[in-house]
Amino acid sequence: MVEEWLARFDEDCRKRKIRLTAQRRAVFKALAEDLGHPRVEEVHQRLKKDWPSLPLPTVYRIVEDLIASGLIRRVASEDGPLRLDANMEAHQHLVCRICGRMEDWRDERWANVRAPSHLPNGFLAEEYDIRISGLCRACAAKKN
Amino acid sequence: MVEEWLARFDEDCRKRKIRLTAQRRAVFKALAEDLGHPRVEEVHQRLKKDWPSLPLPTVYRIVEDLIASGLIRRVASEDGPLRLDANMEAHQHLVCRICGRMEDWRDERWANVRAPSHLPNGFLAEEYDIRISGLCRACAAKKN
DNA sequence: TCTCATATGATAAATATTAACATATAAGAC
DNA sequence: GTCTTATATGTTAATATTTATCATATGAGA
Repeated sequence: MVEEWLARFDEDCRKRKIRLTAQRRAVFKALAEDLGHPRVEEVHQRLKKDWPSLPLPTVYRIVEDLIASGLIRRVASEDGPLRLDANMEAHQHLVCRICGRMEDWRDERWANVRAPSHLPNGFLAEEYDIRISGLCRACAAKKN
Repeated sequence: MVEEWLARFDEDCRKRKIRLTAQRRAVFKALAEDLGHPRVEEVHQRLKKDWPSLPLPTVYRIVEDLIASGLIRRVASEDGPLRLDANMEAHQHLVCRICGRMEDWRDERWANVRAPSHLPNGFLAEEYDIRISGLCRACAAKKN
């Protein structure tokens, strides 16, 4: 699946006139391989192995570029640093309130939920981000 | 309404053996008065007026204490610094993708949405945070 | 291969958050 | 009301996160 995503990445870059550099491809690949919504720092660590010289500020800049181009996105989180997601399809998130683990989940009933057409103050709805917080199996087990 | 919330704050502090200091009360009051999900820095600015000497690190510490005690909460956001909310009742959020403005909204149909009992990997759902992103009226007007 | 607009690497700076510790204060005991 | 003590604050420094600057390097079209 990562291969497929990378192929689409290359194609999107060409189509949108985004210069396709080895660094950008590496950052995207790291995100496609880790769908656990990593922080920039974690992406940088993962890249260290194959690319020891890639500096953190460059990763930040690339991340901003890819977000601006709509190739990856930020994920809303309650704690600290920015979290990233290469999965651009509509999906929901499960967030463990103990360990912070965050996993994707897609359920058709929720994917098709839509807000009423009348929102307060003329707000125009575009996207629906549904976050279900609770306990992952591991943390629930520890608690009992 | 702020008065009512402050009264409940005092009571909660007494009940939970949380030492009721003037600083903590001031921070809570600032949050109760500004339900726009301010950042710590904004809370600090708002307090400057009545309490010019209150240092930012103290505001951070108090915020952490109140979160730990369940008297206020963090709000998930995609961008930058931590955002806070003194509204502990179930509600949804409308987030403008241009100006970042974030407002509360409560709709019974959504408030009562519940996930299916079977979530992946034995995840145990507790809370449902629904974020609707789009355009606020002002930004939608500017765009057209 | 050449050219040039744009991306990177290196460095510094700005912003956000947490830690450490001496002093001050809330809350219960007397 | 005063005393006592555990805990919170203020001060300061440190760390973590993110952004800016600018000389050099490189992708992509000519």
